[in-house]
Amino acid sequence: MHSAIEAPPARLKGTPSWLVNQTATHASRLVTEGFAAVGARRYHYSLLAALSEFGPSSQAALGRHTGIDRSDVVAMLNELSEQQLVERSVDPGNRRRNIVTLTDAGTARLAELDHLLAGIQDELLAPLAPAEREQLVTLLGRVVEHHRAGGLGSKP
Amino acid sequence: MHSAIEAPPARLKGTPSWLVNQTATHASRLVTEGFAAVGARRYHYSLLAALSEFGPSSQAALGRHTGIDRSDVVAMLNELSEQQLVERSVDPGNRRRNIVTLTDAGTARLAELDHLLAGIQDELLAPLAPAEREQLVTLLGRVVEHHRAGGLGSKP
DNA sequence: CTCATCTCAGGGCGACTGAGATAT
DNA sequence: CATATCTCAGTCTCCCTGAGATGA
Repeated sequence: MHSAIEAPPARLKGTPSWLVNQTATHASRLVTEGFAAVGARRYHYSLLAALSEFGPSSQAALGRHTGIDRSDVVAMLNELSEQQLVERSVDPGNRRRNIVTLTDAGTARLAELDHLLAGIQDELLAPLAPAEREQLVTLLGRVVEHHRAGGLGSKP
Repeated sequence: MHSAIEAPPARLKGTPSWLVNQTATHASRLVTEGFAAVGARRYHYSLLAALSEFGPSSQAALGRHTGIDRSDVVAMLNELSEQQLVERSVDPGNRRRNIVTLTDAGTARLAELDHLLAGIQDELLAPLAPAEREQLVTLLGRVVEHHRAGGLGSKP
């Protein structure tokens, strides 16, 4: 077991980067453990979600949509296709590419993980009222969006 | 360079644990890079802050206050004492313990890192107004506090 | 003997880099 | 030629476990 923090210094408690890091560490633990209990990983959900929303995609596109590194996309798709949740096939129109497709089992798995994940968010945000949860999502969403847009490739 | 995310799936954009994770990843990158530029690490700041606020402490106490693992505390204090920022001495009243003390150079270093870190928070929270930043800190603080208090050792 | 503390060795995972193979 | 994609090998940091040594 991991022992809880005891009275963190005020400097840390007031520092956004520290707070967000602590929260993310805790959230990761909850998600990782919850997913591990059904044989899944955090990345699996991201990839299944992207495939569900954008349809069959190349691996590079999946990486861009989810923020998962090209290298890790390969490894995660290996796992997902072993579990028959996705299928890889060469793009006939561009033979460099693999077209990754969600199987029916993959769609079912995504629904299962959606449900599991909802419960985990509830546990994570237990101390916050519904309106506060929305506020938090909105604020974080704006921060993420800001850095996403700012870091996007502008030609010189 | 690390490529930015392109149009994340709606499922992820609405999931608190994903948002908080993305934000933390970005924050960590900013802090790690900013600190590396002056030869420091994230953990260094946490330890210096704890020493400044609680005074000379044992290594175990430092671990409890900062949430840093005992193993990593050892390694980080090795680095800090090499840089003369802290001093280790055996507690004469309890010779299992090392008493770790902040040096004058350590205090100066902490002030330097405080200043550096303030600029980084500003960059991280750039899209948020001052009142919104406070809101975010408050909400995250409550989440962190909730899980900290809940995970605290209760005797069976 | 039990418990706390310090230390070292190392595992696991997430984030990332470099390089090669292949195709456009 | 340059560029894009897929893959493998490997690095680094953080988080954590196990075990040994010392001492209360």
